[in-house]
Amino acid sequence: MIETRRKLIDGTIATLRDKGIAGTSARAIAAAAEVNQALVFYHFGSVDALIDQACREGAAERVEFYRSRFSQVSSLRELLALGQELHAQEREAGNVTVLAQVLAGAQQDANLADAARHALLLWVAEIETALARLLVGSPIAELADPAGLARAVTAAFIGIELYEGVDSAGAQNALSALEQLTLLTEIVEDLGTVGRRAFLSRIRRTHPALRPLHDSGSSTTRSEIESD
Amino acid sequence: MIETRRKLIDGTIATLRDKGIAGTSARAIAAAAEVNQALVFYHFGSVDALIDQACREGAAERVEFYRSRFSQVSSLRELLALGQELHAQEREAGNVTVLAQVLAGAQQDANLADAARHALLLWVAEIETALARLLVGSPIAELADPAGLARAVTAAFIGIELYEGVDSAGAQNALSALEQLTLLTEIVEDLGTVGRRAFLSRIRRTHPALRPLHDSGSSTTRSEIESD
DNA sequence: GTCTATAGAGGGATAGAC
DNA sequence: GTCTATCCCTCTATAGAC
Repeated sequence: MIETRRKLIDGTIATLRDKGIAGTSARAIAAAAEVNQALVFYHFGSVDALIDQACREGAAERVEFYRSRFSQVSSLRELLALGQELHAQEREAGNVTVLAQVLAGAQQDANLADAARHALLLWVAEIETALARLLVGSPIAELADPAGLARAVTAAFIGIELYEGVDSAGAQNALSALEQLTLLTEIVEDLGTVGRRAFLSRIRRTHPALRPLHDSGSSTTRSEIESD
Repeated sequence: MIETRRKLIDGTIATLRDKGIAGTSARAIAAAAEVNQALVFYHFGSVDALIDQACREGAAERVEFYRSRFSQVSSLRELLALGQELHAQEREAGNVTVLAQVLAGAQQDANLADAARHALLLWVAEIETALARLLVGSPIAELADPAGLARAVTAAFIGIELYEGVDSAGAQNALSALEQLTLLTEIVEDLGTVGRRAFLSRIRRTHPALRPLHDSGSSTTRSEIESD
């Protein structure tokens, strides 16, 4: 029954959130899902395969949920605000925590690593698309690589999520600092014609190796993600 | 014997690195340390207590090792370069991975959370001290809070470390992006008198709420760390 | 301090009844 | 598809010999 499958996926997410990767056993999942423990193996074959699937489906669902929000963002500040809202909401639901736990388990498990990379790429692709759009025409575009920036932002959010679990005040400080960095980029963008020209010439003079970055080939395409 | 204690701490770090938090059992640790499994409980009482101790001592040792390097850094670019070197070296030794694994386990365990927070604060304090020194006199000091920035950087490094385990090329992109952000701050610092004045007035005009931040009380003191 | 042996709980996975 | 029962393994922790 498709209903049982759904319960097991949801139960896995709840278990990863509440007990961590080390406490996510077939018995614990079955208890959270309120189904028989043997059904884990009937439907998914193994606990690892279930965790893998829960990670993928959980991320896909949440990214889908936020997709239109990402597409409506019209400034870096708004993007950060969306990130903070997402951080707060998903923390309660536990979806980012789940990703962090799977990522921790994935360091020693090639199958989980596939799932974690795939789930992360879903988030990266949204952020990268938004960044690429927002940076068009900005002097920062001379310097910033949307692909790398999107990955750094995603990794930083995972790190802050983990940090929040042990020091929530410190994590708030970290988020404020990211906000300040966003202000820095806004100020650069608002420099006006004279300042902007000085900024650009400064880049060219001090960092001649930097060229417009649209040829790196590292941008994240949809086909790259949908390979399962 | 003090030698056995040492072996167990080292064995715990090696096990966390190679098998993750989910695979770090008394038996696995004892095998890595090449001592009898019962000695885990004789010397530390429980597996959790040993992980706790290994996390604290491992971080303290590595921070101590890098302390003079941090104190010699004289620019944000050098600080980032030190961070990249540290990332590469500690990845092999596994000390950052260990921190990430303990952090994952700490989400559901208050004792481990204490240890993880303590270990993270050791790194945060070094980075914060360096940042506070480097930002003196910089126009960025009007905007940047060294305490929050140090926490963001530390969390980002943990996140990138986990990301590297599932997508090393992507993690390199993320590190490059951080490098680009550093260049952005350098350029702002190099704006010259006219540009700098424009920058400062821009901050005051667009963000009047921002005052010099040295009164926030959130800076990390040594006494705050040495409370065990 | 270190060892062996073991108790007792919980884990993954399967067989077979329904 | 779902359930019970079970096998066999690994786990934490301790008792007791040395």
